[in-house]
Amino acid sequence: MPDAELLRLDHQVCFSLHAASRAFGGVYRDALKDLGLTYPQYLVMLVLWEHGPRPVKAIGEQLRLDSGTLSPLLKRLESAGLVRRERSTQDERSVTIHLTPAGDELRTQALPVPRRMLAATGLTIEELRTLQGLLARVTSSLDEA
Amino acid sequence: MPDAELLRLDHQVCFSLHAASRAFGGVYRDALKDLGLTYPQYLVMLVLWEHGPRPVKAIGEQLRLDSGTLSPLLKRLESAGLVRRERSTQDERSVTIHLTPAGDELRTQALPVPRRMLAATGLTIEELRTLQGLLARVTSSLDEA
DNA sequence: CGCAACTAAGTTGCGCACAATTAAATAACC
DNA sequence: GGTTATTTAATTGTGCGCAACTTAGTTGCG
Repeated sequence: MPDAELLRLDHQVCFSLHAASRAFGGVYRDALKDLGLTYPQYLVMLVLWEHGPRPVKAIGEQLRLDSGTLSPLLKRLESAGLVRRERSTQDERSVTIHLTPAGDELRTQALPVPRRMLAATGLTIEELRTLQGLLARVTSSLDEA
Repeated sequence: MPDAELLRLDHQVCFSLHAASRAFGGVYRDALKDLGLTYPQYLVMLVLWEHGPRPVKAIGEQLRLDSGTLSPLLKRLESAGLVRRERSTQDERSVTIHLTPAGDELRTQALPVPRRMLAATGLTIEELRTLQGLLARVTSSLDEA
């Protein structure tokens, strides 16, 4: 395939991913408005709801976010009263993030969000899983490059 | 499927898309470093290389970007000497973006980028097209919601 | 004509993503 | 034990994405 044609295809593919990511973001924005959360903040809360208290480093590894993104984000969650920072006594470099009662309680309000998102995508659960698998595969390939 | 399980799936899916989008961005960042372009700037240049001079509005519609994003981005491309703004004489509200000779010439340097990206994804061209189709379908569903 | 409604682009403000740097604590090593 | 290297967060600076608003030009309607 000639370079020029590949350039056009690249246009299509990278744009599609970009657009899909932002379209998801937009619908999440609506769905999360009532909870007072942004999409990345929701991702952090999902981690905490599922796994309980975790150091910043662990959250960062799970979400592929560095401290440059997480530090201010967590500060906002803290001032919203949803999480609490606690510096570890064993290793004082480490800061563990805990849910406050309010943060824990927000999980109840978040429960209907995924169903709403699922409906918005227009895909079945199986298709969603397929998409997820494909994306995970691409991501791991890209990480090696 | 119970809400709690859906919440976990949501975690997986929305995270996958988020992660894939950022993984793509990271590899593009490397591939475009030599061209001095960011990923969104590259998208704008792709549009101009393919279609020629276009008003800001048309670029925005094609890339789903509003003037809040495009105005400063185009200003940076202009100060990099790659594009030129020209206010329309028929409708003085409209500004048409033209490639400068330098901007046009950059296309030559950009030609090998897609092949490099394709290799980095680890997908075949057919798989890429499939992924693109799936994403486009999701995006259009999300747009209606 | 004159005025209201609309449209295109730009501006401002906030949050995220990421590179680069800094500060403090811990680990490793001679 | 003391020096060096590594690790964990935080900070700074740049750019994107988007909502809300502003400015200037155009259109439509009485």
